[in-house]
Amino acid sequence: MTSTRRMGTEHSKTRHQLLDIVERLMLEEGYAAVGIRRVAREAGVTPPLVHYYFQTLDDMFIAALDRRAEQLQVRQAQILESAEHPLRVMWELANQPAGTTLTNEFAALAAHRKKIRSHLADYAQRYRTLQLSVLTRYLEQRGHSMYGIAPEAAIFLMTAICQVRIREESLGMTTGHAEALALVDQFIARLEGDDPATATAPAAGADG
Amino acid sequence: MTSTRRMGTEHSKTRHQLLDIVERLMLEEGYAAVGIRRVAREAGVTPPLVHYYFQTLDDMFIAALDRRAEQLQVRQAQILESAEHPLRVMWELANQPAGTTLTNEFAALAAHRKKIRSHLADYAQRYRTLQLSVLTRYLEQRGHSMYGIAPEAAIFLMTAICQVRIREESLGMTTGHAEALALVDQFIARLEGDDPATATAPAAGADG
DNA sequence: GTCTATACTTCGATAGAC
DNA sequence: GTCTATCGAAGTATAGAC
Repeated sequence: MTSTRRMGTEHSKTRHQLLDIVERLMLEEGYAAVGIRRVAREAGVTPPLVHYYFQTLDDMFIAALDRRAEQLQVRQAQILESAEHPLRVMWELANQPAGTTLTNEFAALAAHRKKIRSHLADYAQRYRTLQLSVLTRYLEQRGHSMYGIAPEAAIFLMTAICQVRIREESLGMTTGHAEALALVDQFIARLEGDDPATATAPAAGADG
Repeated sequence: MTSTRRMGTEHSKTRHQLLDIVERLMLEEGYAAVGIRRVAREAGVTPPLVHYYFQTLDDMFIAALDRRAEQLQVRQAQILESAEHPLRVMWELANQPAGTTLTNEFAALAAHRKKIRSHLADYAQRYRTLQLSVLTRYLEQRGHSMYGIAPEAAIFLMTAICQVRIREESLGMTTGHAEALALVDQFIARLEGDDPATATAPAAGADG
């Protein structure tokens, strides 16, 4: 089944433009609105040209996911590994609506496409492992524990709270949000010090 | 714009069968796999018959959401209002994979369709309000507080934890799950007593 | 790197007969 | 309550010329 079909390079400007459109459509109209023809139309090119870069529709989704994951990975690793207050920084990285919404859309897509699922799971797991190692090292260095809360649990909780909060907000629901966020804020302050500002990460649109 | 078009009754057997198929397809293949023609094929009827029950595709989704929400509402209200240990019962109701996955699929759909969004938000808000009133009354009766955690926060946290846990599990991720679940279990036990079994709700496939 | 042309499939929706 | 027939549009994907 070795196809002789040609394919565009990873660094093509057109390719990046197409992937930008994929991201935009996913955010604005959901993954179901993304198609070869639709992306071609938005880019002002013909459908076969899109196929020149991505053999199938799923390949296009995977390319979009991979590009995004690589961007985030570099940024997040830099930020986390140099952070003075890692818990605070993780919390701020997770609290970014735009990125979380896109991740959420990829998750909805991944739920029903095996290949996309394994890519997404891979990236998510890698990020969580990074978080865990940064936090564990931090705790060991300070001789801190987290009042009986395992580092794994803390990381999962922060992630879960942010994701659901952002999703509910887009539905117009806010009951319990302020109280839950305050709870986490207090916990972090108690552990890492009072001043959120000192730990603030550069406002890069990053999250897991 | 008054259409003279006829429409099937709410109690039709065929109608229910069609909605069952909608739910099944959403679970197995995602909302994008649901269509008039696809549902008709699976039911062994013709597309126009589906239109006889649901004028548009969105109407079909809304009908599926409404039917489900009404079923759950009755069940959940009964269970919660008669619960001896409401926190434990809410936790168990939220921890049901099948229902949560379907809810998640509706949420993904709702994110991009205004009318569906408002229906979903309505039901979710109503359930959260019910939870809050049950929990508040319980705490007042016992003169309990929750160690500085607001009832709103507790309810939101339980919901968020379950939803993300179930979603991540379907991706094959489990880091931090056991630790976070244990944390909640311990908290509930400390507040309501040690024995999960006594508060167990009937195993009805229910959740928010 | 980009295009024309084309083959094929699936879709939502309607009018109107039985 | 269910069907046939049909319109019009969108989708994925390929071969091959420029």
